[in-house]
Amino acid sequence: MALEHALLVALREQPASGLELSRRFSRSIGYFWSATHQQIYRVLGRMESDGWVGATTVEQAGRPAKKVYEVTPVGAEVLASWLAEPTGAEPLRSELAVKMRGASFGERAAVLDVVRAELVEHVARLARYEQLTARDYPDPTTLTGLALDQYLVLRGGVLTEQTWVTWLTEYLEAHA
Amino acid sequence: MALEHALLVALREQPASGLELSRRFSRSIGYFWSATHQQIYRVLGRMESDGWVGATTVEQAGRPAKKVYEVTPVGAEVLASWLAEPTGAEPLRSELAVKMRGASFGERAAVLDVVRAELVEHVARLARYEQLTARDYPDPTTLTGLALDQYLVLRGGVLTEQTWVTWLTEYLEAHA
DNA sequence: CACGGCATGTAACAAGTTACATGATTGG
DNA sequence: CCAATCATGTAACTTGTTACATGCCGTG
Repeated sequence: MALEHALLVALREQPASGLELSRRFSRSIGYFWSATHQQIYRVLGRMESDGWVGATTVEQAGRPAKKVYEVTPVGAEVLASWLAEPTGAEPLRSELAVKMRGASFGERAAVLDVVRAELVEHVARLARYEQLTARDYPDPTTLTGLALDQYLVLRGGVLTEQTWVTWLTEYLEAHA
Repeated sequence: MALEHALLVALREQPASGLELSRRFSRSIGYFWSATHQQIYRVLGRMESDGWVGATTVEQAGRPAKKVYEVTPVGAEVLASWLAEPTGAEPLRSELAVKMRGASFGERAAVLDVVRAELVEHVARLARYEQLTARDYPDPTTLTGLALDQYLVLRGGVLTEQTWVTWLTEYLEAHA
């Protein structure tokens, strides 16, 4: 389980309300960890009762009040010790790969369509990530600390999407 | 949900018992879908009661009998129609990326060790996949049908592991 | 007859998904 | 006052993980 820890990282970068977190999880954090708002609220609640985060209600002009969470010293320690734990092997899990491998047992043309559709999505994501890189990190060699880490994780997103594009393109060409 | 479908693909390739399936899931099928034997048994049970697979008890010389499952016509239809369904976006999910991004909030040296350890694992996996490729698919251009699909999915495993190695190496170099 | 490998499972728990519920506030 | 957006949540369900339980069989 690691949504807790992803939330701790996000909140250490910048305290936020549940909705703000869920927006960040569909943007920058989303390219390496996904979560819906329901899950975020539930886990935030648990983290609050465990004393990992504290909440402050913040009034807003012309909008409902929000509960802004920030990491407590206890939460900071939990995060630091989790960061030092060895991470397991990260097994793969690709539904598309199952379909690719099973194509002989259905209509191959339909599977090729599914692959083509997913290729389009990955091309779009790659373009977005490359654009973000150009906009936010024009000169990566000068970065340090948090900014460097953020860049390097985005870099992983770019590499991952490039791999998808390469792979699916090869698959389609081999079946052309 | 797709373990059902991964099992259908595996059983269409070759009928098998629960334990045999779980061995295949830690080998060839494991490079794109993972599952433990407990989960496999549970899902097989449900698939049997839904009529997607049928079981035959097979006696073995010098070993306990095993229950060999094979896909029924109903199961084959379920699989074929699932294969034609569009697959969703496949969100990323990498615990290591969370640690990489959060390194500023703990001991950076510890995170670098975690990354190094995982790099070693990915290097080993890559070597294994490349060896499998050389052994089983010495001449990929001649393949067709199921063998071609199996090759192409293994190819995805190779590309993925190469990406991991590239990424983690870049990360370590940037923090050297 | 103890041990290790084969073979199948149960139970309890943790995590993630889907669908729905509630209420505040602004703009048209 | 109605629709859209902001904001926070509940409930029910599905999936996946971890730890344990049971029994067969051959080898030493």
